[in-house]
Amino acid sequence: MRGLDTTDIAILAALYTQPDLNNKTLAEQVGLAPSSCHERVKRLHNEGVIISTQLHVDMERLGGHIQAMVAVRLSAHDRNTVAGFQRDLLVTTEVVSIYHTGGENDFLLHVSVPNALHLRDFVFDQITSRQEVNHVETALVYDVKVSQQLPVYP
Amino acid sequence: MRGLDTTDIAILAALYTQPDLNNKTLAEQVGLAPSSCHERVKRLHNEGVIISTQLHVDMERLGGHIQAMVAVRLSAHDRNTVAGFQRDLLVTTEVVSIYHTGGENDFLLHVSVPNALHLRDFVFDQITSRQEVNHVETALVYDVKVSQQLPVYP
DNA sequence: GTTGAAACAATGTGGCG
DNA sequence: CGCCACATTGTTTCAAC
Repeated sequence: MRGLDTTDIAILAALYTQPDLNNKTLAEQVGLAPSSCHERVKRLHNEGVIISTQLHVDMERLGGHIQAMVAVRLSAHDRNTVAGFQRDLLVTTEVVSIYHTGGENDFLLHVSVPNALHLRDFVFDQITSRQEVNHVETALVYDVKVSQQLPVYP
Repeated sequence: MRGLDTTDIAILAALYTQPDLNNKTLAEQVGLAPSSCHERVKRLHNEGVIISTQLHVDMERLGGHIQAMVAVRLSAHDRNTVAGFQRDLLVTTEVVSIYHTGGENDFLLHVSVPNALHLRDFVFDQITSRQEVNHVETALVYDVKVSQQLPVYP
């Protein structure tokens, strides 16, 4: 668990904005030889600073004509209940991502579904049917935008 | 705007789960020659089915010790007001992603900040100070999990 | 961290089903 | 017309410095 120097940050910032940058170009941008640069990138992966790279796809083209944010409140908040809910929902086809939150709701589920009926069935079959679920609220998602800048602090 | 065949779906599903898969291995998995496979992937990019690939980094290691979901309600909902808010907030360091939603709230902002004071200042300076903002609610985000399965429908 | 060479993968062209 | 095999180009990777 080493600290990150300015070169590491420069590499992360560049890759965050342009994840497909090849190693040679990246090395130029951060002022390193290709091999040194490559080693740093590998290290950032190994140390878990770069967790993964994710594909961003057009949900519409995959038949996901509706996206929604489903807010879920549980009635029990022990570790097993919370972890079990998260684990089970993460592997459903509909769920894109899960935010585990504090405050009024315990989870925000970003889902992609083909139509309104499917959304209703998903909420009934995968959420409200679970005994630990206390409250569910669903909001339509028009659009998701992802920042292209690394949220980094000194 | 062509339809996707089963091979396209197989490629997308494989890349969604393992985005770093090289073309040769991908071709094997979907039963195509490397060059044909490569052409398909290129086409999926060009047609906008694959929008981009994003880096997933450890916020903690970047000094983002607190993540939060900030729900924002506007007082005006004309296109310019909504687009302006989204555009301005997307380029702040703190914001990781923005969900434009229907229902009670207009936006959900996923933010990463170094500490609670910074979060408070961000909300004051970038959000409540804007005249079109009507209501703000902030919830702590403990954890974000992203699905490794493509949300695809026939 | 750098350099340079070997191994490898990505891309373009031409031929086959 | 889409798929495959080969050749070219370029990138990754590993040695020695």
